[in-house]
Amino acid sequence: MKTPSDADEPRWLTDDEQRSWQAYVQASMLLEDHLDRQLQRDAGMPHVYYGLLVKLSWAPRHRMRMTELAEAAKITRSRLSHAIARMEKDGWVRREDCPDDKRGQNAVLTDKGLKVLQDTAPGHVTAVRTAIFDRLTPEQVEQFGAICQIIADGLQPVGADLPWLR
Amino acid sequence: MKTPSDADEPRWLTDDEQRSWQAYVQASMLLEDHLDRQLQRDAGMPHVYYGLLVKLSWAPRHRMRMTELAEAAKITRSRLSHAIARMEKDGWVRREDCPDDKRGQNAVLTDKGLKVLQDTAPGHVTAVRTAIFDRLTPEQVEQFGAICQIIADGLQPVGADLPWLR
DNA sequence: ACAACATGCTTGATACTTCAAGCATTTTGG
DNA sequence: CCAAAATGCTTGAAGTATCAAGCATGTTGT
Repeated sequence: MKTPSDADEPRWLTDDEQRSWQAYVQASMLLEDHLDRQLQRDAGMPHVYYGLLVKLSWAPRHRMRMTELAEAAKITRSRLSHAIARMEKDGWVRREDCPDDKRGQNAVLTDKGLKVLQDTAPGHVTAVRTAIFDRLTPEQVEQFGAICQIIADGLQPVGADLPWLR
Repeated sequence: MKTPSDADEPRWLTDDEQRSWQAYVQASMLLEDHLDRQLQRDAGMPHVYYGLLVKLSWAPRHRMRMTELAEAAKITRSRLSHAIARMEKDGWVRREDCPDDKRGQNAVLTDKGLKVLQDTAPGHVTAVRTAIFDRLTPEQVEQFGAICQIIADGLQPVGADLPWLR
């Protein structure tokens, strides 16, 4: 028992913490909803899928190992499999056997996928900017990034690399 | 045209903004996943459902109009309908006709629902605290709340009250 | 070499969300 | 008073997420 009465009563949130937490929950709820709706309307895909295409477009030959991509996007392998399957149907992405590891698969961004991304990016950036960055001071942008980084770091896998998420 | 080339090229994110945005996306992804998993394991419900029970427990007679509740939780009425239907099966919540408006329904927190909430709250608070507030300075908690509030406010319905979300 | 375990990814069932209707009841405006 | 529009909530279908299993290939240790 590290501190007295640790298992019995938790340390509840202070009023400040409670307010911040509620504000966060509301903001993240509204934001995801907003972006999902915008992207669904303009690109026919949810926000997470858009993020996957972005990661692929950043990768060396527009391709990434499935696990790598899942890790980068902070989603489970299973979720990624389904997502890629869906986008493969649309022709935005293609699977490719990995040369060095017969178990491995690469997700490859197709020309069509790249085009969709290019056509969609402006609207998406504008949505993000309008919802967030046009409303914050440069200091707040900085603070926001630092805080989110701390939270993200705290939730990353503790050990060296995988098991990772599950 | 308020600024030159406004419709053609959007103002892309600066490097700072890009970093903050990526950090946010990762943090919110990991956080939702973390809390959903914790609550699903310990309480058999996703985070959003937990939030609904909390709102109900805060309400005057442990009851709220459906639309009110949806608005408070920042979800659509449709989503709420399904959620309440699910929790009604579990006996955590009960529907009740609204006396003054025959179209209206009240969602009412049952004793069983309250108990589930009480049993689950400590673990949830601990998870939130561990993931966020134990890692931030008081100043950062303050900043975090202010920033999230700004974002949330910017995404609220513009007009007086509803149409709200759709 | 081989058994045991680890890794990489997928699958199918179930749960949840979204979207577009839809029904019933107010409210509005002539 | 009535028709038209608005409000309150629900429904079913389709899309996406989660979970537990599963198959195939790689790696480890003896």
